[in-house]
Amino acid sequence: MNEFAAEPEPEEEARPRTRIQRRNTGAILEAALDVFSAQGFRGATLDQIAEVAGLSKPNLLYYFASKEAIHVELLSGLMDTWLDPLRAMDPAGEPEAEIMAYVRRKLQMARDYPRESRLFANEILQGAPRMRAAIEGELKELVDEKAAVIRGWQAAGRIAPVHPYHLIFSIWALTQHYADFDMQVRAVLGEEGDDPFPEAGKFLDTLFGRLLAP
Amino acid sequence: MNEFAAEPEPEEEARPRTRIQRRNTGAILEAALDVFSAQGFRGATLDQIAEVAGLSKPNLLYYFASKEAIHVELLSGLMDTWLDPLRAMDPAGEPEAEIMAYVRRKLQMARDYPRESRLFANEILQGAPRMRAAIEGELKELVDEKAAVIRGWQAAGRIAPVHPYHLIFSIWALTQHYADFDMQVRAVLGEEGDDPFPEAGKFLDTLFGRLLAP
DNA sequence: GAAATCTTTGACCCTTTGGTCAAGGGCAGG
DNA sequence: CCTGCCCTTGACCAAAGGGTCAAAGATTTC
Repeated sequence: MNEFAAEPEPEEEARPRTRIQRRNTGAILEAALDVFSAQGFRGATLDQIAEVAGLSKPNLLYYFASKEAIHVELLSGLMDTWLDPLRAMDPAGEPEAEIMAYVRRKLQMARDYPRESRLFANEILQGAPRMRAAIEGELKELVDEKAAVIRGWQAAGRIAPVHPYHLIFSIWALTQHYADFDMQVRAVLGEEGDDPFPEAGKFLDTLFGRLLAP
Repeated sequence: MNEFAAEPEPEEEARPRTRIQRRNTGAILEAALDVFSAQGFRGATLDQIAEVAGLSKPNLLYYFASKEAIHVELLSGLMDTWLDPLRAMDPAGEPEAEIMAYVRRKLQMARDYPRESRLFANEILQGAPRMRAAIEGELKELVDEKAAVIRGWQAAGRIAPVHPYHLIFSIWALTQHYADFDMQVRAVLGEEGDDPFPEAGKFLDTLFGRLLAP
């Protein structure tokens, strides 16, 4: 009852303490990622998430205040992971190699974390009702910064002078496409489509190699 | 009551006959496109659609058997429009010009029909529960056919020998990105982002120009 | 090993939502 | 101007789904 005594004014929400808490919040987030990424926010139900997590619905709500809280938690945890590959682009590196490495990391992520990609895609498609702030803040700032780096490289004549923002968009579009539209890609490729990523990698190497050559 | 007399065995579903039917089914599909593309299938409600269409909910259901029926109708109506730009690619034309024209038509569609693009994206993201057949049939066949055309052009040394399927995927990814991820594109571009399409067009011209040069 | 605390859940509640229906309004053809 | 068919809707319904709660079960702490 005495919430002041019980909660010694932690910053934000304190992360799980006990073993069991860590395990269960983990299982919930994992299950929620499965379900949200496949069904979208409104399409997902707490019962589904609970079942995948192996918990009862009231038990879910013991760990998270609401369906939305789970979603927000996933999304905010995602943003950092999502931006890391771009952060890693080194202004001091060799321009073409840096950008190509970024493309490869992004494609790697589409292959290894398709659920995260789809979660993100769902959110943006619906107009980012729960991520606006992060998109307009964190994400935009990082892109601004890296676009400036690219402009520098272009001014020095080290890569072709293409629009830096659209260059970044094209990297996002081309790599995430293989996660978000996976179903379509596999259907169109037919039997050859059991693993589209090796070919996709080669294709993107060629594409960006030719695009960036000064 | 006597449905045999009332329905003289029409092929499939007969299209609207009366003026008022045409107007109302039109308004419903238009409203549904708005709502489904913005909220996804499960996110949309019949009440929302009804309100946007300016009709009562029971009235909607007088024209369509169910929520799903509206969705299916939209989707099946969409497929043709969606494939037309690719169909128009002429095997007898000049290869690079044909592909560039396809890119421009697709970008045009992303600009002019973003709702359709998002409806489609939503559907594929969820694994195409209502479009599998069309994707694996109609769409795949058309892509197979055009990929063969592209291979022909490449064998003749008229464009660069890049993987034809991934080339087509890249066109889809890069153009639809501007419709599906519109919110993100605008947020990142900031004030400059009120109309990203002119710059996008220039960028894609450069990109595919360089990619296809033999 | 018992008190204090943390976990778990069956039963329940209330709103939303897809869908029904019977009855009433309009409109066209005779 | 009336008969018959189309169109419209207020009132309902049942299921689904997010969320609550009190009480029972574990665990930890001392």
